[in-house]
Amino acid sequence: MAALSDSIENFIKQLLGEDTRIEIKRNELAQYFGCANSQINYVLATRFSVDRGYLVESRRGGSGYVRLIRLSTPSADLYESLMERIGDAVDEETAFALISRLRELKLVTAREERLMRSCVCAGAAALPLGCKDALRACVLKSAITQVFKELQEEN
Amino acid sequence: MAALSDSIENFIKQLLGEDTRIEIKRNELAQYFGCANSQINYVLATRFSVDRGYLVESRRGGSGYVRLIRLSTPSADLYESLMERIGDAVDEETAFALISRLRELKLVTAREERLMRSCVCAGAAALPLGCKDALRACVLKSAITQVFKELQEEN
DNA sequence: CCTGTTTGACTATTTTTGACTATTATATCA
DNA sequence: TGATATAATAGTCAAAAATAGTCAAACAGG
Repeated sequence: MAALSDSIENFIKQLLGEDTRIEIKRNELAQYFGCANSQINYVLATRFSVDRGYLVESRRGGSGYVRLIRLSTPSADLYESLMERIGDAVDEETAFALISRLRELKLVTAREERLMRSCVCAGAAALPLGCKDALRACVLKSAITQVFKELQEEN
Repeated sequence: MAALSDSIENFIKQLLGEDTRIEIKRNELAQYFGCANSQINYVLATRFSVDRGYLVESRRGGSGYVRLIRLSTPSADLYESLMERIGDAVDEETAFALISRLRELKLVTAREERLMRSCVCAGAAALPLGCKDALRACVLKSAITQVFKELQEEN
């Protein structure tokens, strides 16, 4: 056992501690563990995926970083269920309903709700019928993901 | 762990404060940050572009300077100019710059800014290369339109 | 022999630097 | 005074450095 991946996973969780977010340097971490850099990507992909309750952001280039955000369990569950509901395609009515739900839960302001609506239907309008729902799904998922990221930041 | 560029950007914004213009000496600033002079040009180009709502003027030679002016356009014109700038297609970098400008003008909150960003790049991600920019344009226009609608309603 | 791990070569992105160029005010000289 | 040199600025552009991502092949434990 004691797969390298497990050590790295634990190490990262140690770093996280009680915090809901941290930033790491992929290369430093790889060097620390004396492994390939891409090993870190593997760990992120397999142990810190969305369905495990984590979000990962990164930036390349000088002073680049990898940022990990842990969703608290209640949000993680809600987030999961929203993502599942949306899937690969979602019609406008459903999309709006889901957005309303976020509003009811006070996860977004009224203004943000309207902003989300306008984004979600705009993209679709531009497309041929077949893709509309797929596109809406992408935009909506992204918006919701953003909302959840914010949620963690507040604490 | 902010990149040098980020520090310089912040430093300049601090200097600006509530004012709409300041003058700096490129070389002094570079020296202050212990970096190449051209680093300053990089920051100006990437963080203080017209799309982000800034004008940069300068003069070389003895007693030369770099002058930064923060634009604060009246809303009516602004809406038009944004729509025109976006046109039928817009790349991600420009889209982000424009959104950032809305933020500078305090037309959107930081949270709304991030929400808009996420919507604008999400839709595009799903599409074949050719359409990305066109789609981004639709979503961005819609979001901006929404922001301006809100603005009107407020009065 | 599978399946999940690990590695490495290659790619992509962003920042930082440096050498060289351009412009302008001021000092100097004829 | 007018012309010219000098010093003090700023600009450009491409290379180098500093990150991170991808993907497929090799590997290892059950």
